[in-house]
Amino acid sequence: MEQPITFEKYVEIASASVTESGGCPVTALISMLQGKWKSPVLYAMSLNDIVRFGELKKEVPGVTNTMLTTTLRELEADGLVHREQFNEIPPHVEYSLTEKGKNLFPVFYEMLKWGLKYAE
Amino acid sequence: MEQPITFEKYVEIASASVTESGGCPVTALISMLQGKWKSPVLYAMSLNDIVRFGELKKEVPGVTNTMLTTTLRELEADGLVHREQFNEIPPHVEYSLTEKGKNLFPVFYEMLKWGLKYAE
DNA sequence: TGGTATAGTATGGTATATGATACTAAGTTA
DNA sequence: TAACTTAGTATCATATACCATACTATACCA
Repeated sequence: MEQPITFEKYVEIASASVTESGGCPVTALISMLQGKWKSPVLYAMSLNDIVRFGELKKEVPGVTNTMLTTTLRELEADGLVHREQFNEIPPHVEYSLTEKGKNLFPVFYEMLKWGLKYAE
Repeated sequence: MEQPITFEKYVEIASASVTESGGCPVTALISMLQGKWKSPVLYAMSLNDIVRFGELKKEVPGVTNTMLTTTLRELEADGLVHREQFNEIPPHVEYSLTEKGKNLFPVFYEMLKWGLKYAE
């Protein structure tokens, strides 16, 4: 049975991981989520296994071509998203979450629980 | 006994919470963590119960007066940090994490686990 | 001939984030 | 008298993030 971790224990583990690896893994993840459209795009992608550019543009309200492209490129560079290009006419592209990306969902789930608890 | 939540179940709960409240709680939390110094400052604050401005400036390498002030003000506005001012000479200020702020640690712990798993 | 479809890129602008440096008050200590 | 202390603020400069709009290629379909 899994015991809930204490605050003190977390700080202990976190401190150790920082001093060992040099960079903080938590900060690294948070920096992957920086940007206005990261969260909406990841959310839209979690709703479908495979998504195409045009579909994402519809499902993420307000995003421009430029920002959607930038966001997807960054997510791809961080290994959270996979991009597959089909050179037909008209050409199209299929986006999907990688395992690394899908495994963020326990993080998001903790965020969701926290958010529901402290929503005003 | 707590069962680990599945990806599909998470998406179901997340979708429901978005449509009910209008805004996504996960996005709201992520936006509280936007900014270069949020994570380092929160980390430094988690190491001590009470921290003073000058102490934070030492423990967060590279931060300027301006950015530290801005970051602390935003964290305070989001209810994650408490600020208490003492009007002595010289005046000083004590910063601490609120309950809301301390309860982020399960989120950070999930981030830490993910980060350690996918660190390159 | 002209419209449709796809996944963007190019360009130029505004807005926000971040940074560097100097400066403040007012009592205490050297 | 001058330096020290604290927690910032003020000012200006730079850098990054974000936005709006127009444009591309190429085959297919009407």
